[in-house]
Amino acid sequence: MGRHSSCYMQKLRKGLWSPEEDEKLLMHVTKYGHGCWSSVPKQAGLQRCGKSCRLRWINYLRPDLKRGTFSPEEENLIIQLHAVLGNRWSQIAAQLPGRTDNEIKNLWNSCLKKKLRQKGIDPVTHKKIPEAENGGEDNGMRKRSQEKAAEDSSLMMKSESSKSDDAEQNRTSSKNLHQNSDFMGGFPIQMMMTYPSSHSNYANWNSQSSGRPFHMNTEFPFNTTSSLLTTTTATATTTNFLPPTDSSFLYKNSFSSSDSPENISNTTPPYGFNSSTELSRLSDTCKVGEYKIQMSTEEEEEESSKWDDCYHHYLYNPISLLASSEFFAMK
DNA sequence: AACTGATGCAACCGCTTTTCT
DNA sequence: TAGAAAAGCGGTTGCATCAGT
Repeated sequence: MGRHSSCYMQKLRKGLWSPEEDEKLLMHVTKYGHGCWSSVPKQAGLQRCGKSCRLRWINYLRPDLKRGTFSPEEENLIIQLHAVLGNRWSQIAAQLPGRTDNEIKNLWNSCLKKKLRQKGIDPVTHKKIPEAENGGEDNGMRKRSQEKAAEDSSLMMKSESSKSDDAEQNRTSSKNLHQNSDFMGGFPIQMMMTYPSSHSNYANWNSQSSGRPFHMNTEFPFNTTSSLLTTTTATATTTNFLPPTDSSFLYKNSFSSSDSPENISNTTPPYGFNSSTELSRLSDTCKVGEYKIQMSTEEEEEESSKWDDCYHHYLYNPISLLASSEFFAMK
């Protein structure tokens, strides 16, 4: 740690980039590629650290950047993705070609959070805020400080309660998840909340992301959730609810009919999967998807009611989902 | 016109993860 | 396999600009 304090150790420039610096970096990277970032500033004749150059390239100079304001479709997509992925900005950005994680993060913090609150939706949990807490319409700027205070206090309350109940969990999970208060946002159940009973919305959402479509199940980082499993056993003992005997409820509505296992397995490995373990999980997921598709109408109905129970249960107890025996069996 | 607070964006910081030797 | 270096990530900060008083 503390290894990259090169900027001030070497009296390197900080702060805003000048057009000259931009030009130097742009010329160098387009001509030679970036290679090892730490050597770029020297080769390009810049008084910056490699990290700063990398950031400047990624966030500003890259030729494939879109720039300009976000379209309503993009904003919607970000909201949907945030409900699933939480504050994993880089993963969200991967679904929006030409947009950077920094840009999306800024948009979220400055604009989308506010919009959601105005609609009575908690930007952290993506659940409806009860009227009493919501306080109706946003009355303008003066309300902002009150909102902020409320947000801060709710975060404080959250952290207070988690201190006692989840201290051990947090020690492990926050480390693995790279997450803080948005921890809940990382569960697939969030996606189910958004589209509890319809394929069509998911399909729309899917098609909105120009380029590569996002597959909820195949791209959800199971390694992340699995890392939690060892810490959730205690929570599991507090519930006597068990999910259906198959694990299909985990995947309901997550595959369109065209997402046959063949289709998926023949495509390029999705982003976020960089190991054979993850890919084998992907193929497991495909099998479950296949099972769902092949069910008869009666079976579907029965399954659907079972699933509804699960849905409501796990909606409010996502931790117990992870701790369920079926979830373990699936791994 | 001057002041003040809000806003948006770019960049930095500290940390984790991945890659290399 | 361990340690170092590089890359990547998310939270935070600083600052220019805007809007209201």
